[in-house]
Amino acid sequence: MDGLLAPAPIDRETTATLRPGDHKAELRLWLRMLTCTTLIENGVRRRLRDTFDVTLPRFDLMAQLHKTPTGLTLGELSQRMMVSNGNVTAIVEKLVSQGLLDRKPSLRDRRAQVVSLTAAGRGAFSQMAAAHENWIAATFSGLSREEEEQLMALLGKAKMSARKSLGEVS
Amino acid sequence: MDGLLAPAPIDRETTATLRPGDHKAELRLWLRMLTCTTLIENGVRRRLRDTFDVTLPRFDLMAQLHKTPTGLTLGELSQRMMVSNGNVTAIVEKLVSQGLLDRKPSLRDRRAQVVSLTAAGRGAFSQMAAAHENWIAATFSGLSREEEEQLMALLGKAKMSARKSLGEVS
DNA sequence: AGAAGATATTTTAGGCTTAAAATAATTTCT
DNA sequence: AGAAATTATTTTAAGCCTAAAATATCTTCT
Repeated sequence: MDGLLAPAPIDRETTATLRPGDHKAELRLWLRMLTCTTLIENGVRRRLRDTFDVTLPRFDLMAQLHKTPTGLTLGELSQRMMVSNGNVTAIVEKLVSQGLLDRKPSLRDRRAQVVSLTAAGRGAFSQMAAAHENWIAATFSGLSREEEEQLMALLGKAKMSARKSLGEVS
Repeated sequence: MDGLLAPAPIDRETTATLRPGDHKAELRLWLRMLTCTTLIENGVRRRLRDTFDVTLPRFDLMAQLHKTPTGLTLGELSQRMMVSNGNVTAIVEKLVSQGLLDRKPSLRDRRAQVVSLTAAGRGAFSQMAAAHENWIAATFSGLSREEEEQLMALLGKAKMSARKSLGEVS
């Protein structure tokens, strides 16, 4: 009886998109997430530099190749690293010149190049990855296993929510 | 009786720092946090550019000044933005030349300069901040109020943990 | 086959970022 | 006061990053 006359239910998404207003809580959440990430990222960056004289982007790129030993094209790399194509070109160039990466034309597509770690690259990455893993473990040592799992799940939700919200725009 | 002979209890922190080993869970957590942040950050960057033709660093700097209307020195700005001093110099330079910022020597310290928003800067920032707040609200619309609070709390813990872990090194 | 559209990469111009060195002013110590 | 150490900022060199345009190749459609 009152179901017919009541205003349509408004979910959080509709509220957020259509009702500009007070969203300070979300703003604070975003700023905290950004601060937290930047803090950790700057720490990793500094330690990679001090310990291995390598930059974070180069380490990240090598990590992607380590996850896929059969190699990746530049386009796949730029997608997985969430950076532009031209950016990847330059970083690969640098790592190839250092003998850490192997770059060869794709067999199936003459436009594409496949990049993979050289033996030297695998060796260097192994060292860095082990140290990196321990730094990260120390970074999160203030959280219990259960809290880590909760954080993981909530970030997963946030990621999906953000993807949905962005997809509707781009 | 067995308290005396049992090995000393080892907490998570000690484990992480002293017992290099398997910390894949923490690594996955960090990668997810980084992905999530980068995803949102790239979205904000693109929309600031498309809608207001402004970069994220400039928006961030103006946001800091908006929070402190009495003005900030370049050093305070660099600390709050977690970027280097030289970086702030260049961004301030740009915003001053656009008439959005006012820069004047500090009265108490002739080495320092105090920066604040001009009337034009305040006007421009208000517009951007309102849109930004709504984008962020939409970004997190997939989370309930309770989930947002949990995420906020867990990120707070992670931040403290990371700060502690980093402080011990630097 | 040939044209039109899509895709992979590179190039270019501009901006952000850092670390380290240099400069100028302040504070501290004697 | 004067020297030494510290602090605020700028400069410099190198690297990361993007968007947009250019090039080369592939795919699709007729």
